[in-house]
Amino acid sequence: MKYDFQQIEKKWQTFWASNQTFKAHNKSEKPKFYILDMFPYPSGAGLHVGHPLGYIASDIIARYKRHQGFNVLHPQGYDSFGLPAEQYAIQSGQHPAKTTQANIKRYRKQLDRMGFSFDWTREVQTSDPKYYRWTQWIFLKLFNSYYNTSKDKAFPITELISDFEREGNHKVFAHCEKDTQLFEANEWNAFSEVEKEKILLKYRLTYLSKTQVNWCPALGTVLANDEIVNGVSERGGHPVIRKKMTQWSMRISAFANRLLEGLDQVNWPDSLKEMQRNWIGKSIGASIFFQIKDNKNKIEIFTTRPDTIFGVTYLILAPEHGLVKSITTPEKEKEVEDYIAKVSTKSERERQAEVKNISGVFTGGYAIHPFTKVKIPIWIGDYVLASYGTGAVMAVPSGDQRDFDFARHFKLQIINIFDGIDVSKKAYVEKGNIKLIHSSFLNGMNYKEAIQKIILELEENNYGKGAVHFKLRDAIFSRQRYWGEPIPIYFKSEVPYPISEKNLPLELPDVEKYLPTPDGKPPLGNAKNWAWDEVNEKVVPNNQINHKTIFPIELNTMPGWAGSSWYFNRYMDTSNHKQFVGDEAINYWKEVDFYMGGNEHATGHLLYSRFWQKVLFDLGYLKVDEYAKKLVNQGMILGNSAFVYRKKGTQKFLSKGLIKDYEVEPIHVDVSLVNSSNQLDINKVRSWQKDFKNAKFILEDGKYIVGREVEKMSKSKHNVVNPDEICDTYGGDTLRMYEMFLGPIEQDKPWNTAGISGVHNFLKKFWKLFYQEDHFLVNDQVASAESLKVVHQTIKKVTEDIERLSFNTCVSSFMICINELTALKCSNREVLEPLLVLLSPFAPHFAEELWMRIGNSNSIAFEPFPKFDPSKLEEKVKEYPVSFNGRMRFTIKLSLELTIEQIKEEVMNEEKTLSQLSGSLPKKIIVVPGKIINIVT
RNA sequence: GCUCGAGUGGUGGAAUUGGUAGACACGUUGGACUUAAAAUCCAAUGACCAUUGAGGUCGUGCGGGUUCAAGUCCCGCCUCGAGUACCA
Repeated sequence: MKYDFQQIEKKWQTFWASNQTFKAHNKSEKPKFYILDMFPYPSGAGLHVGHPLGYIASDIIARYKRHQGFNVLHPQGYDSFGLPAEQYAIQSGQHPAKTTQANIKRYRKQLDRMGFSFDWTREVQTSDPKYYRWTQWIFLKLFNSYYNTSKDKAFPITELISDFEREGNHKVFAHCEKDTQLFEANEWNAFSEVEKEKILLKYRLTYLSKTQVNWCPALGTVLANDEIVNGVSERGGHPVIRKKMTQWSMRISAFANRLLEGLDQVNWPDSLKEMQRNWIGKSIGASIFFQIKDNKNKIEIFTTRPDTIFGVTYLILAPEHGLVKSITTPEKEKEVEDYIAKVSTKSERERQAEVKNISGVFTGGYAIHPFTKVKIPIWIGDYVLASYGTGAVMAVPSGDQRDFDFARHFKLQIINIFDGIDVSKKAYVEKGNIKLIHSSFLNGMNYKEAIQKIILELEENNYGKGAVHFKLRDAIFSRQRYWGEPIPIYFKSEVPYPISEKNLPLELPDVEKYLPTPDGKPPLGNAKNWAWDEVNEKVVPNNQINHKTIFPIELNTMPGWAGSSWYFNRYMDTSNHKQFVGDEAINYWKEVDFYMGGNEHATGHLLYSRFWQKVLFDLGYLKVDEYAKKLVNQGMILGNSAFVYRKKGTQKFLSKGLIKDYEVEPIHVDVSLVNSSNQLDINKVRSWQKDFKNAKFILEDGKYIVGREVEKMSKSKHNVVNPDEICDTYGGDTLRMYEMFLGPIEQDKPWNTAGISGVHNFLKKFWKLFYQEDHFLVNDQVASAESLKVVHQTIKKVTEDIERLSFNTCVSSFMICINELTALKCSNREVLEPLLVLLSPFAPHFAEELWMRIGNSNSIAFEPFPKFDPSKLEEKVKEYPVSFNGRMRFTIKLSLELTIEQIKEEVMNEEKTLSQLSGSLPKKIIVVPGKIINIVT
């Protein structure tokens, strides 16, 4: 009987599917365990071996927890809205829904081959109207909420409206835009509906506003900050420019502090928490008001170093600052306008490239220093960002390097305020224990003392106050794309109104063209049926739009992160058509116990989803405000790219050893054309791509050796390895175990098939304990103490290692175990049965098959996990190494049952030997029970 | 620049709380079986010195330190990776 993995794996995959073995129930006597993977985006390229890494690890945990008696929820689905499907639609005209379904089908087929224990009855697809109905519903909840800053909680906007009606907005504690006007209750009540709605938009948690956005002309859409890397778009690497546009945003900034503090409650990797902390970017300092000379306005600045206020020699505003116009003197007007025009056309990338170029312009205006009353010039400079703090800075050239450089460049005054520090060459930016000088009442104080004192003085004199600022900015929520969730909003008098909950989902309309319209409207501008009939509450053709009852619907769609910001809650109750998640389900499952996924989502999905969770928690729909108790980042599996080297300007390709004397360009070749010793199969290359058909290959030692480089796995780099190939040759169980064996789960590692035979051999060896040829070996005889020891050692090690997520050492332990049992020729049921259960999370098909063959009729999946029995393990006598004077070593045999005193005595009995070895007697003996004994003379 | 990681044989990696560094696997070499190959099994495999039998020295990026004992802890560097960047 051979180990026929093909037949075995197919058989059990069918069995699990038809029996719904892994269906999770929302009611159970067992304790619950919710283990979640980050669901994939179903791309046209299919899965590569990197995708399943995290899924395998989480599946091992899921299966392990089932063995331990937990009611396990382990769902899977698809994040199926997104740009590639839309771009494919633009090229081919095929509806994205169609290509997406084809991709999903393929993904499912690939996933099934690896024996995952997903509960597929709970599958979600974010592009399914049954799902995005609730994404839209959550959007409306955000639209209809505001952030109450005194209670630090989101509330329905109706409460804010009643506050306004009662007392205006003077006393209201609500997170809103900076330049919101003040009004009394009677004024509010007198406002028109349009005026009211415009004011409310400044408070809603999702709002429409005209803001500076990151516009990517190549993609034809705006992007959020986390979608831009090094000034270019994350997808495609296209340039991004700043542009003022009317856009939907999410008021995540209101939650900055809670998002920061929540990190202390969750068991997430420190590096990931640190990334989120940096992204949120809390700074503690003060805001200070500077009176403008000959102007009734004040400039508010934010600084983390209010202690340096006596070093201020000028103020500097962002070019976009609201007061620029009123400060600029007539003589300077032209210069300032030119400067602003120049700055605003720069792309993000150009701006970054010009960091070292100091630029700015004097407005001609002055401000008054609050303490010295000296007049200080007001400048404009693009090193001040409008989007951070107040968009205005007090410049302290002696204490800040950028201010110093700027002052030097424009020959502005520099006041040294640090005792004994030379600031003629560079600013003093450290926060050392240096005393302040030229600083009036702060003279003689150090940094800490001065900050306390100055904030007191600022508040006492009403010049300013202690303040906290965050880097985290509101997230742009609209995208000018087709393949996303429609935003359930229509426009009446240019004011947005929600389409009520009961009319959801607002289904994505069909369009003929997926590109933006010629007049620059998003693709939904091509839809013919995209108007809202307010009376009949339904979508009607655009040509019926009138000014009374039928209005245009929002043309933008939601960004990719909308659907993924709450899917973990939907899995709890996918069949619920009345709520996004039912009370019973949420009370039972509450939160994710274990979340496995890549850390590339640190400042995107993992931040947005925490934000939505907090909103829905505040509004009373959820039980916890952090949805993932524990999170683990699996590392990325990288590709091992192969290169051939073309001699410049020729069709000659040089083997790697020959390239150093020539000018060559490396060209990717497919990794499947290369063997394990980096030798290229030249015949295959010739038929692989026509560029190589007539190429000349210059060999070394009769071979063509390729160059190798580790890179991200991608189709364009020809370094993708398809898991199907591995499943064909070795089987899904081998793939699972090999991916775990590659190294620590959290580490990045290049894919290398070289070691896979070791793992496959392990399964074959294991099989041989059951079958020798066709002879069934398993017997009911009593197992030897030795073999029981091996088993219990393995049980102990594997259990501990699963708990600490060290799956690679689990696989090693299995290998040691089977090697030893093979040597012992042990085929006792007593030994093999617990081992199968132990192995079942790792190689589930294999374990199920042999479980059945030794006479069990039930699935192994719910068998209790074997318990470690220490009595099977203990040896009576163990050898201990003894080091002597830190140099010589010998071993002594000691019984484990001895006390420390008895061990010491035993060692002293060795005195004779010791003195023979060293010529002196030991003075001190260090004994660590169960470990090592050390003697010092 | 700032923040966070990581550096161990030819390779991937073990060493969980400071306690015999290199488990396990790949690769390599030799052997058994075979007409041969594959498959399978056995043995050797950190470096250097020595070898009849042993044995010895060095060794976890570099330089110091703490300790009877350091891959592990402390101080100072070097290199690589990730994130972030006019954030006031």
